[in-house]
Amino acid sequence: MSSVPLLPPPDDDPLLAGLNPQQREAVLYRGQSLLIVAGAGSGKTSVLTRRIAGLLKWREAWPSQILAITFTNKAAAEMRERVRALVGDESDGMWISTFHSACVRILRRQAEAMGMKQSFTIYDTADSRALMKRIIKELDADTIGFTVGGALGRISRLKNELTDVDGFARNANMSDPKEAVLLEIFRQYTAALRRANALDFDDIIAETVYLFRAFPEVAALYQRRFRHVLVDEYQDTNHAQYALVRELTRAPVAVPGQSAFDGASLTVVGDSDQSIYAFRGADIRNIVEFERDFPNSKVILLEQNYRSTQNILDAANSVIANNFDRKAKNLFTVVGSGDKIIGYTGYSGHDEAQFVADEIEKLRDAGSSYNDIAVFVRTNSQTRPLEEIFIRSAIPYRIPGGTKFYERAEVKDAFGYLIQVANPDDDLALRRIMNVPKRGIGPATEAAMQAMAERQGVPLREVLRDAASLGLGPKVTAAITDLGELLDEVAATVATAAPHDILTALLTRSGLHAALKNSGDPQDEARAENLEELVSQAKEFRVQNPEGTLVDFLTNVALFSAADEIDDHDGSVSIMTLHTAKGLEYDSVFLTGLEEDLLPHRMSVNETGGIAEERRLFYVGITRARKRLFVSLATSRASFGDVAVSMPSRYLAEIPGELIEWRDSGGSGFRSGFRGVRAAPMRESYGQLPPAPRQKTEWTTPITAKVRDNGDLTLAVGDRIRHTDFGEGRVSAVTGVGPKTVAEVQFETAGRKRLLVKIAPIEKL
DNA sequence: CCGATGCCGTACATG
DNA sequence: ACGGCATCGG
Repeated sequence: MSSVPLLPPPDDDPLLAGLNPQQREAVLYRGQSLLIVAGAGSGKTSVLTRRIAGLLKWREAWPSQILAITFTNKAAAEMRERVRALVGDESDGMWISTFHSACVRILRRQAEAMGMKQSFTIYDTADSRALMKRIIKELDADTIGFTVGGALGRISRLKNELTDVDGFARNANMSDPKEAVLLEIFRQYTAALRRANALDFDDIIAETVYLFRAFPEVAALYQRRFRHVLVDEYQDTNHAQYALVRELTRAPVAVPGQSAFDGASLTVVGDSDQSIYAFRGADIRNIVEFERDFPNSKVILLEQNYRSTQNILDAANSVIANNFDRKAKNLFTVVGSGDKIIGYTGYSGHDEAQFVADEIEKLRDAGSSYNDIAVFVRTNSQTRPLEEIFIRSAIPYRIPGGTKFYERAEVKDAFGYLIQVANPDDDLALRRIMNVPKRGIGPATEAAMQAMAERQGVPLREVLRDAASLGLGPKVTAAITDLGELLDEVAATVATAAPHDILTALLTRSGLHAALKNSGDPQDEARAENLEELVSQAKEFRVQNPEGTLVDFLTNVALFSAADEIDDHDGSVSIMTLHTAKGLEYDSVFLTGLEEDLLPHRMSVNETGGIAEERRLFYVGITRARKRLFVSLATSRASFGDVAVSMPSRYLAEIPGELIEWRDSGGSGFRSGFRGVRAAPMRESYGQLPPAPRQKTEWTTPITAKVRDNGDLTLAVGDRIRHTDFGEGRVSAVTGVGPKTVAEVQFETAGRKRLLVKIAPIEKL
């Protein structure tokens, strides 16, 4: 493939329409390696899609020669659609996916070469933890200070650095007993995964690199195939991902009699100011040293911002300027200064949440859609007060990544069955379901089975087929045999049956669904519904992927991420962590919990580079906003059951004061510190003080934790009510039906509020 | 083997 | 505050 376009695109080619000179160059540049430094909101997705579309449209590449790596599955799907919109069916056959999805695809194809079966299981964090727990217990490693999380963290870092067990054995300091034990833990963990025909998340990348290095002819298949490799969010790649990119873009080994291939062209897009994944091994040097790593590379800087107002950009610029070891970059826009940033200091997380809810309602009244509003938090625990207030205020919301649907016990149980059908070597999955639903196989029985499996060197599943040899009672023997038969019979259908049919068969025949359905416990009823929901999801998967096998379904679920859950059109406000927010944008953004110990997080302040990394997180949050930015904090916050005083985040003081309009005490957020608790006047709309004077403790958590139920309370326009926080008011409108009935109430002191009648802490007067 | 009780760690971010 | 899980009694 020539490095010059075969047919130079005409200047008026619609693919180039509306691009600024730098963007245009980023679309058209042809060479071995290109770094696009894309500031926040600089139109990089547009550039990336047009670059790919150009390669196709101008006949420089076939779709199958393109590999584009995005940060999320959702971003991949969107990029695919956008390229398709530009060039149509010509785009079929491209690989656009995340690192993990691309690697799993390669590994399943090449499973034999790497000594695994095609049906390998992908362990999620909980699976890895369960396995590690057994190993640490077995080795008594907890007595010398090993924890499950600690050991997994060490191993994860080793894998991200492409250090395998042998490599670690060579380099570890064996005179240190802890290192020696860690080696043994690493060895056993690796062996257990192998035996189970399973990989953890880190293995997915590392094993692909090992595969390519061990089998140059396998690597060459992909090196010849992919002529253009593009990587988005390059600042958040770790060493293993970097090595993978190097392998993919290396010139393939020459094959006698065949023409030689150059290495593929590489385009990376990123912004070191948005690097926020150091904790999982992301190495900012990958992007900072790109020019050194890839000689003769071209660097194009995109600084014009098409997303935010100048006020928002000014705030972002002045915050990030405090990170000293960065290349100067200044975002600018031509849209004008826009609204000021709104600041609010609340008394508690609930007070802060009430501010957010009230502002959201104002935005809504002014014509905003809930979809265009997002609330960002640093930690997942911050979502709780927001949820409580949103429910009470009848604000529809979603928490991408917060549902944890796939982490529910009953859902994991269902997956235990599915995995055992797909991958009988996976002992962990079998142990999970051995006695679920209860079938009389207790720990003692399980230990006997485990011992037999180990004696014979077979997977636990084999023992199910020969239960009689265990010499146990007739009842338990029959239970074991039945389970084995169930799994074997369903497994026999796996080649032809759709995932949802396999799932239904397992749920029905195991009695798992019926056990929950018939238990009489309302919580079990909800669990049964979750299983039904899972069946629906499996059906939906089959609709989206008519050829999708059970293994495909399991892969899909394993690699499903928080950001993939975001639905831009479902009419709800999104509450998410700052990490999940990366790459997204909203008209209105609420940055909450801007407090010391939260942002920067207390765990980060002692880490090298921690303060700078947290500042980037703040920067990412600010730059998500298009038109309106709200920053808020609370002077006290509940954690672990009690309440702690909190101080404003140091980063707030890095925003020029004139850009922020504080809605509370009138001072800056920085000065309003915890002195402000007493100094601030109790504003009618946000202060939680009800009409009568109250004790100090009562303004911290005015919300009843348990959900109220007003039953069939009905309200009509004109009714007078009393609310525990807002006082007395008059109903001005009623909308919605049944449990979703919403009353709009004009309170005497607290202003107008929308309340979900069923659960609001109100009484009719 | 199963359910009840009480204690302990949890919660920094994620594929 | 809450759930997971270890320990105990039935």
